[in-house]
Parts: sequence; structure tokens; C-alpha cells
Amino acid sequence: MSVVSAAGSASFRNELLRALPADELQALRPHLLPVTLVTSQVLHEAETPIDEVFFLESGLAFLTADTRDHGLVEVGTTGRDGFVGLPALLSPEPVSVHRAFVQIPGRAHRLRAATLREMTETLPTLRDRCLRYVQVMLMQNSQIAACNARHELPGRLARWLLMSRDRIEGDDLPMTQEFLSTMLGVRRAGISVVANSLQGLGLIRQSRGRVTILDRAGLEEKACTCYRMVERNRARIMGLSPGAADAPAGLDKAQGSR
Amino acid sequence: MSVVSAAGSASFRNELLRALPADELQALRPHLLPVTLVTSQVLHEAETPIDEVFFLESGLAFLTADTRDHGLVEVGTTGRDGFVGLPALLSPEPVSVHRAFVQIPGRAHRLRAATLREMTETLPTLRDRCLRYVQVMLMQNSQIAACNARHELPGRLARWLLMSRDRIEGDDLPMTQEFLSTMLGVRRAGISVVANSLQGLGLIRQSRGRVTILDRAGLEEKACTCYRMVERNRARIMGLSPGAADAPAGLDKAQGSR
DNA sequence: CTTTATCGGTATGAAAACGTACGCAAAGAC
DNA sequence: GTCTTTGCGTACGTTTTCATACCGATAAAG
Repeated sequence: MSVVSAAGSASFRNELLRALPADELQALRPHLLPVTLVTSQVLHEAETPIDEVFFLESGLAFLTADTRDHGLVEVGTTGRDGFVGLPALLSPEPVSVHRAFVQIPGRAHRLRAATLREMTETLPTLRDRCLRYVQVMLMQNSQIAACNARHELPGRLARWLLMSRDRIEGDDLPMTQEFLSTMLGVRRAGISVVANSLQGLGLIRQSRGRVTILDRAGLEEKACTCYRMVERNRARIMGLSPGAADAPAGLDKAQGSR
Repeated sequence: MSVVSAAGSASFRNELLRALPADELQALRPHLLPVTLVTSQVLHEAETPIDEVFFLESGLAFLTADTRDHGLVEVGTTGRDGFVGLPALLSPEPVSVHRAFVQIPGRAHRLRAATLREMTETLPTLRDRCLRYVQVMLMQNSQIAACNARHELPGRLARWLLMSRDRIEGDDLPMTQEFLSTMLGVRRAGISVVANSLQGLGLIRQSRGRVTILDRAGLEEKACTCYRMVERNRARIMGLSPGAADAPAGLDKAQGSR
């Protein structure tokens, strides 16, 4: 560990970058280009080469898979807990398996995929952190697959809202019902009914194109088991909670329920 | 490339091992322990440490995610096209994210997880092949997630039968309706109805605890788009088809529709 | 051969989600 | 301020899947 230079990690909010020792950060820093992420911006198109990867500092990106005949469905979420462009680590000519786009605007550090690959050859912590994140995404994908097969809409919507909220600051999720319905692979009308029920319970508040989480704990009560499952495993894989028991998701501990 | 020693790759049927050059195989070979896989054998339990990984030579293993309240659901399949124990490559103290078990008996080469990790440090092809397979699993998980959310049972069952058949020899899948229903996350009664419909069309034949594929092409017709999607991307990621276009899945080309 | 456990076909009513559509309201454009 | 677009609440009948249950058939065990 030792002392991390103040000019080093202090300026990063991305959790992968924050975990790097000073020397690795030093080596990586010249290659990082700060960029702004705007809503709807496509970071990677499915089945096309990946030239650049993104370490998010703020904002939120979604990864989707294509069903061809019934549109896109969300299979994973990345915020400042990870990076977008996993295949850059996994093959020399990386091609995206997902469509990745920005839903909540923010900032990121952009990096050439080839550079990331080279850097991971020499920077062990960077490599370890990134590969762990690959594992997180595997786990997340899998759990979502099981959840989509088995759980009903109310639980899934609650889970989804929580997972999104955990990766941003504040309780506001700028997204329409139309968008939510696509992500979850259901009708918009279905979202409307369930969301109103959650609103009736005082757990969320809806306004036009926006969902605000009012009662985090109450929402967690309504969420399916997959929520805790994913967050617990995420913490374990990333090595955040020593006991790997039921720590409160590791993220955003500072922000209680209101 | 050069000439691969006859005593080398000739004895392997696993596609990852077959792709290795002679020198890497030479280095790896002493660590491989041939083992037999029996039905229902659990290779890795979810959320428990991985001590050993398995490169399958024959047979079929399934990876499942747990919903806690509604049992296990299949999220991926591994045959001689890959290996079981991905986290061994992704973190120093690997812990399985899935429950992995054998459904169709066969053989495998067992290897200590720590050894695999060490070997990938020095054997570039081994590392490349295994990491590509990680990508395949990511893609497979994702597509299954989308499929579970969007597609209906008939298409999903057909897809599932095809994906299983592609990874084994012959057209016989030794599995009960009960098992199929768990894998797909639906009722057994639902499988019964759909399977009988496929049988009525002459695409499959059922006997007790066994499904036989009679008409591969016809079944593909009934399968949802995810089948072709996954197989196409698998071929692309593993670098099997140069054009990455619509090659016939890369596996089992020799066995026609019978 | 008989017994027993498992497997699969089928039926029932209930619940969830579907496709579609209509109208109101909020936000942005002019 | 008015017009236009977009988002949301709601409703309808339909389809899919659900939970459960029963019973005959098959295969294994004795």
C-alpha cells in the first residue's frame, strides 16, 4: 500500500483506478483522456471492434444484448465501479459483445484498447482489478439471466432501480418508462402499473422522465433476491468486504435511505 | 504453427488444447490428469473456492445461477469446446460464480487452478484461448439473459436442444423433462406440451429420459434467433471462421441432419 | 414376475404478461 | 400564448405461463 500520492488517486473516482498503487497510476495516467459522457452516447456497438475503453468517473452506462426480433435487453450496468470494454483484456483484436451506451451523463477516462492491453502486461494490480471486474460482469449477466427467467416484474423492477441507484450519486434516475420497459424486456404499460404501485407505497416518486428513490430500504424489501445476491458477490469478487458476508453492497454507504 | 507432434494434439479432443502449439502442450501435459465425468457430478459449487479446472474431452457440463427462491437456471454450457472454472484465470483465489455440474458423462483433463494460472503467465496461446473462452461465456450468458426475457418457450427449447447437441457426439440427449424444465426455468408440464409439438413435427423423438434430435435443420427453423446469434459470435470470438459470417457454427460439421 | 419409483401426457382454473389503443398532461417549440 | 411532441395512466381482450394434480407407462429393484 504505502502512501498514495495525493495528486494521484485523489483525482479519481473510478474504483478500479483508485485501487491502483501510485506507480501503476503514474504509468497509466499519460494514456488517460478525460471525456464527457452524454445521454444516449454509444460507447460500443455490438459485434464491432473496440478501439477505446472507458473508465467511468460518474454517470451510468448500460450493456445490452440484442434479440433481433424483440429489441435490446439490459444484461449489465457499469458506473464508476468498473469499465466499459471488457473484451480489450480478453483478445488482441477486441470486438464488443454488447451494445454499450450512456444513460446517465457523466465523465470517464478514455484509453486506447491496445494500450490497456499492453499496460496490463506490466501492471499487475491494474490487470488484477480489471480481470476481477470481468468476473463481476459474468456474475451479473448470469444472475440477470436467471432473474429474467424466474422472477416477476415487481421484484425485477425494484432490483433494477436499486442497482442503478447504487452506482450514481443521489436518488434521481433520469429515465422514462419506455426506457425501463426496454431494459427489462417488458411492455411499457407493465412498468407503469408496477411503478405506480411502488409509488403508492411511498418507495419511489415518478415525474416525467425521472424516477426518484424515496425509501431505499423499503425498495430493497420489494426487490427480488437477485439484488442482494449480485451485490454480495460483487463485493466478494472485488475483495471489498473481508468477510464477504452481507455487507451493504459496499457502495454508497454514506447515503442512507433519504 | 509448424508441425504438431503426433503424440501431442492427436490425443486431445478439447478444442482449447487442440489449438495449442506443440511446445505449450508439452509444458502443460504433465499437469493434466485424465478424469471421468459422471452424470450429476458437481464440478464447482457456487460461491466456493475453485481448486481444479476441467478441460472437457467429451460429455457436457452446465453452469447454473441460483435464484434462491425458484431454484437454479442454466446460464451456460460447456463441452469439449471449452473449460470449466473460468475464475481461475481471473483472480488469484478463484471462487466459482456458478454451480457447474455434469449432465452427459464423458472425460476431461483436470488441472489445478493455481497451475493453470501459472501456465497462462508463460504460455501465450493457452492464455489467449482461455481468455477468448471467457468472452464466449460472457456472450452466452448475455444472450441467454435476453432470450429468457423476450422469447417464448417453443423457441427457447429448440435453441437449447440445438446448443446441447452441438457439443456432443450423436443426436441423443439423455435428460428428463424435469431436468429441461429446470434448465429453462419453466414448468415441466410446459416442456411436455412443447416437446410433444416438436415431436409431432418429426423434429425430435422422446423416450423415457432421453431426447433424440431427428431433424437438425428443422429444429433450427423453430429455434429463436439466439441460437444462430450465439453460434456465430462463438465462431467469431474463437477465431474459427475467418469471415465471421454465417458459418454453420463451426462444430460437428461432419454430422448432417440425421 | 411382482413391486416400486420415476417419468411423461394431460387437465383445470388462476395469474401474469401481452399487444394495442386512447386520452390527458407535461415539456418544449414557435 | 398556442401548437406539437413526448411521456404516462389506464383499459380491453388475448396469449402465455403458472401451480397443481392425476394417472398411465416405463424401467429398475426385489
